[in-house]
Amino acid sequence: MKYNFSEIEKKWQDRWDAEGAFRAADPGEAGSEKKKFYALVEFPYPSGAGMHVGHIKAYSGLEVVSRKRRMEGYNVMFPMGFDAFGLPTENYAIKTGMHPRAVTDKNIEKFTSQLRRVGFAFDWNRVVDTTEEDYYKWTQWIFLKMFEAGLAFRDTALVNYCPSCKVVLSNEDSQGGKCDICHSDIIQKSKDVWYLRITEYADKLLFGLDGVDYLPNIKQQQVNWIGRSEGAFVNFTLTGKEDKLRIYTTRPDTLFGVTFMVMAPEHPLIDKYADSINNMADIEAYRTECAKKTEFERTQLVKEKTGVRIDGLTAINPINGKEIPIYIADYVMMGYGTGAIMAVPAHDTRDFEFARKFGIDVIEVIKGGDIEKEAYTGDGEVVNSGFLNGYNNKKDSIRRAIEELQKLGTGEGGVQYKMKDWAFNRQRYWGEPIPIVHCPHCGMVPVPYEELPLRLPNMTEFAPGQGGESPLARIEEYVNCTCPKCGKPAKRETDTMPQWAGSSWYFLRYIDPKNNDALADRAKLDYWLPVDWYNGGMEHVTRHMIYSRFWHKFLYDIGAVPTAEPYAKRTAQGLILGPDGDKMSKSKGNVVDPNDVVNEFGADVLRTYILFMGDYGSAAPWSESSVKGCKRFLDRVADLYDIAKGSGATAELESAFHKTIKKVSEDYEAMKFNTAIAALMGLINDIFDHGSLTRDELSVFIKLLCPVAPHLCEEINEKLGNKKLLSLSEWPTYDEAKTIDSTVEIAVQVNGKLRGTIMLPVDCPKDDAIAAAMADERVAAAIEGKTVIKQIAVPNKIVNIVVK
RNA sequence: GCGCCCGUGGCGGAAUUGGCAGACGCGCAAGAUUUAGGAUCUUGUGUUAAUUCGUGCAGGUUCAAGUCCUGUUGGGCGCACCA
Repeated sequence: MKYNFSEIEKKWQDRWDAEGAFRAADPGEAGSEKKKFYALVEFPYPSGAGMHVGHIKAYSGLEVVSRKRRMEGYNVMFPMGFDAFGLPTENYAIKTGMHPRAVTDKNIEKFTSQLRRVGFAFDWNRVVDTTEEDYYKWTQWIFLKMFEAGLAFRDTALVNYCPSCKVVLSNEDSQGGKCDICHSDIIQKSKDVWYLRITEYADKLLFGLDGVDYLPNIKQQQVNWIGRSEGAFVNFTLTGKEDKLRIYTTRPDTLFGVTFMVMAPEHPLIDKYADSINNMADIEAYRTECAKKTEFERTQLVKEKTGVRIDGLTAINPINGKEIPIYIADYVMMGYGTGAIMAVPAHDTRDFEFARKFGIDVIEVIKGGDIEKEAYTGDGEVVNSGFLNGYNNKKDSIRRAIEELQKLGTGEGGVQYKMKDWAFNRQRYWGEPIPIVHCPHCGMVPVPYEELPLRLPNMTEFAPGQGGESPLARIEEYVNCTCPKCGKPAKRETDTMPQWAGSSWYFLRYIDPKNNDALADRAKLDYWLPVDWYNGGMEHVTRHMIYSRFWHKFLYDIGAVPTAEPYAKRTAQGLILGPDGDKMSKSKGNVVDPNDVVNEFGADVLRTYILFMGDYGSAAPWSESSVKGCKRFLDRVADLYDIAKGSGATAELESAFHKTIKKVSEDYEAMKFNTAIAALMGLINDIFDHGSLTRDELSVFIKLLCPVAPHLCEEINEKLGNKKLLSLSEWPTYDEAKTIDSTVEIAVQVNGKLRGTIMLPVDCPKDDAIAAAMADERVAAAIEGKTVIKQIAVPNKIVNIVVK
């Protein structure tokens, strides 16, 4: 058969479209009685550059699984959409003068046509676009629900700020402590920021992982990101002051080893007691120095400890009444714990370095190391610690210490997380407007639900304002409004939501994309949730995955969705590297454009190669010549049609078919696409060796290959005289008995070295196998003149004869 | 620094519970076909004089180790002064 890919690919894409082949049936519709399968892939950001081969790989995995499941009789939903708010589009718009709306529409159109050309079996009736009013209406709705629940709030925080440009900069725009635009020094400035209180959900996000089927490394990364630690809060009296200095520690059992305290430079108690501090000038100088450092410098460039002793403030150790000095140092962060620590130099590396530099006492309280040389952080017997002396086990001594603190009323057990609250506003145009009104009388007032969506006003200049404020702040008719509560003049919030907002719930909207009354109909949510299988990149395992799990859990708590977890299963694909083995990038010039491959070899070849190139979860370099190998394979598949006349299969080929059906069925489910395709290549080699196959056998072959190379397989199917789409036909089944050969080749080893192979009937008794092995010529030669000590026979696998 | 993962031919990569290492593909070689090139087809292809040696390196467990254990080295990813 002639394989004219460009002709047949277009033809079948149109047919699938015309027949609505991949439309998912909603509850109540015909087809919904089948078992549902909701397969989700991460929707793309529609950049102007168009699709990347990485996109194809990301979608191909579940494309194959969902096509197979459909053929197995599932009601499959495999949707696609666009995560279209964001900076690149806005920057492009600023540069070209086009409106971001127009840029987005253009890019979505481009992506859509590229995705269609690859032949993905998406349900195109369910497309969502996060920038459409009907969509972001519900993003805003969720925000307001969070606001009502106290989970969205405003607070002041330190941000990177360029005093010369008067703009707030992201960490990326302020690397090295210099402004990316004018190269002047960046300072840390307090600014009002919107937060979502994700920390409130830390435990739910952590413990929810027990009930989901994510790849182990994905779970591990989420666990690390949440960063739960157990310890204690301890209140140290400030000598002669009313306030207590509250600290967090994971080792309250080392309290007797505390020789100083450290506060973060920004700690509020410093200002409160400025009058009592004798060296306030030194402290201010140190603070200014710290404020210059970006978050990057402060955390990444670990170097010598710095700090200043606070002259005039001391603390009292509640456990032994000792008076100890207090320092400020930037190795203590305001953003973690309480912004102050008790320092135990004998058993903490950082405290040890600091104590060495400032000549502070080091008191050993846990035996096991040499505290003259370095901090000992291991376990051991507690010493020099009063009532804690003699404990040998961290768990017990910590428990005892917490009990004692509670008795004294000066501390208690507590939990801390590395995860921080989610800074949720951006001073940009191309994002969802935050639906809040600032009223001088009523404070922050939510825009009433019935007024959603709060639309992005039309404008032509999108560059951020000079003072670091959103471009929306320049539109007076947008900013000036009336308070929904008291009706008096008020001002609208002008910040927008970050990129991560729209993608935090898109999988819910696919379920009911056109609903005007709810984010999705409840009966449909009940039917489709949870997402059965979600695949995407490792880079989204922490941010996007955690954010969306958070939103979903919140929606669950307010009764808006039926499941506590959004995704039942999560996998990740590996990167496609450039032919040189480096990450693909424009600057290296090693980017492969999927369109070129489709033009030259066809979409089926592109799909086959991407799935065949290596383990789906691992990174693998692109190879032009291997692409040609896949082309050769599909050419041979087309040739199968010409020899599909054979009458009756040989037993040999029949068994090969049954084995392949089994292997391919299992491998697709396990995302082992490379070995599934290898098995089909092996089978086609067997078929050509045999010289012919039956039409039924060809039919089985193309069904197995259909999820990978659907256009070619549909074409062959039609040539075979079938009117029904192959994509909607039944998945082949196999007979387990026929996958087992009647005879097997058994390896025979002598002292663990291979000495020959023998053919034996399947499940041959051990004694017979050993006898047959002993009778083998080469084996006999190898054991000649030696004593047989042991004979091991593993049925259908191996015989090993141990001799001396 | 901490956590996780990975080192297999010239290359990409296969190898259930430990059980014939190198499936499948690329590349390469020889032959066929072709005016030539390209394409296609056939055969061969870890290494060795060998029944040898072979899964980063060094040990160990085992009748048997790519697979399990210990150490080490090289690479990747994540987190990172987290108290």
